[in-house]
Formats: sequence, C-alpha cells, structure tokens
Amino acid sequence: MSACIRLYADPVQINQCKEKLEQTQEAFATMSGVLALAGNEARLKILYLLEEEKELCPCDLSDILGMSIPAISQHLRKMKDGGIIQARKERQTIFYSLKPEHLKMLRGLFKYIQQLKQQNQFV
Amino acid sequence: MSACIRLYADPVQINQCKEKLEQTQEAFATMSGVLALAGNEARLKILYLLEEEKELCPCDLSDILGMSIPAISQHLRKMKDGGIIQARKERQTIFYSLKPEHLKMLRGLFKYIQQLKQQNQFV
DNA sequence: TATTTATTTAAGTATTTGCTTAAATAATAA
DNA sequence: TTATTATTTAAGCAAATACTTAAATAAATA
Repeated sequence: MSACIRLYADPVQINQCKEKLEQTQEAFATMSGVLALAGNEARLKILYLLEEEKELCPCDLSDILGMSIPAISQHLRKMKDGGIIQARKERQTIFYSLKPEHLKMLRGLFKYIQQLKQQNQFV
Repeated sequence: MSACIRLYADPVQINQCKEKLEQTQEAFATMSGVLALAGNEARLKILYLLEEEKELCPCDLSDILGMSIPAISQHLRKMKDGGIIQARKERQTIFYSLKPEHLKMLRGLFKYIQQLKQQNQFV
C-alpha cells in the first residue's frame, strides 16, 4: 500500500503497532461508534441534558434545543440504535434517558465540557 | 417549533435547560468538533498510536493501518486543522504528534478503550 | 366514534465524508 | 541537473449525514 521506501523505518515498531491494534480492534470499533454519536453538537447536548435532567421527552428536547420534533426524534433513534440511550413510555409520552452501558465514559466527556466552560469564562 | 401542547411540560425546567446550554454553548461546539474527529475509526487509531509512540510519519501510519498514503494524509490534515495534532519536519519526513491542548480528554478515551479491551477478553 | 396529541417514519435533498487516482511540492541523492 | 523519495493537494465519486415536509402510528380525550 505504502509508496515510501524508508531507510529508517523501524519494522519492529511497525509490527508492534499492528499487533496492538489487532488485539484492540473491537474496542476501537465500539468506541469510534459511540464517539461519532457524541461528535454531533445536537446529540452531545441531548446526552448532556439527559445526564442533568435524568430523562426528557422528544418534545421537551425540541423546545430546549430549538429544533424540529422529527430532527430530534431521528437523533434519538440513532443513539438508541447505538445503545447509549433507552426509552420509557408513559401514556403518550416517551421519556429518554442515558443507558448505564457507556455512562462512565460519557460522564468523563461532560466533566471536560465543564472544564472548557470554566476556561472560557476567564478568556 | 414544537408541535406538542403539553399539559405537564415544566416551563421552569425547560428554561433552566436553555440557560445551561447558552452558558456552555462554546464548549459544546469545541467538544463536539473534537469528538467528531475522534469518532472515526481510522482517526481514533491514529490518535491512539500517536499517544503510544509519541510521534509517527504518514508513511508509518499507512503501513500500520493498511490505508493509502493520501487517505492517511487527509485524516492528518483534518486533525491538524482541528488543533489536536501537530507536525514536525525532519529532512523529508514529517512527524505528527498529539498537541497538549486536548490531550487530557483524549487520554480519558484511551483509558476507556483499554477497559473495553479487558472486557472483551472475558466475553 | 371522531379528534387531538406525542411521536415516529418516509421521502426528498443539500451538504459532508472518506476514499480513489493523478498531479504537484519539496527535500535528498545520484 | 535529473531522479528519487515523502508528502500534500486536487478532482471525482459513492455513501453517509442531517435536515425538511408530509404521512403514518398510537394513545388519550371529547
């Protein structure tokens, strides 16, 4: 694949890297999937709000984020399919909340958002 | 925007949520940008490898990941533009490394990848 | 029963993404 | 100088994204 014919390439290093990735292959697929979900501003805000408020319905989220109901609904479906949120039905209303699955990781991200916020206040 | 006319919507809660988001607006934009970069399997692996190996050139990355040089180069440019990696030139070779900027957050992600790996080993 | 309400789904579309191949740069070596 | 090497850039393209509007579900109410 590579077009480079390096004198100083370290074949041992290259192979060690390949092995490391192979052993961790599944984790990278899972992780990049979750990060891709969180890597959209609307979805990141939804996740943050679900952590703060415990649960919210599509209608509330639409109000809060100023986005259409179908747009919200489609983001929610994506995250539900991705296994990071869950739904609970109460009469006509569907309440979404964070799934425990990747909660620890998401909380790490929220903590970092708070740090960024603090930094911005002093700039 | 919303089509729902809820009897039980809590306008105080809705407004508190809106305010929280407004105060944190910039942080969400920054954060989702970084997560979008990490939310691609190839790029996540590149970031991980740069953490492990300190620095690597496009050619090494091409070998390790089994991807074409231009594909790697374009991912690197995207992450450089996004401010999460930096370049150093030595003769003909360009060495890329993680920028200190969001390193703390990225390390949190790498730690979580290791945890996922451990879990997979016992499934 | 018919209507209203909350939500989802479907279809359409403009934009973005992530690769490909080919060409352009820039530094080194012959 | 010319050729080689490492990398970037450009152009093209198929697929994925993220919205839109309109229609379909499903539960509650009149």
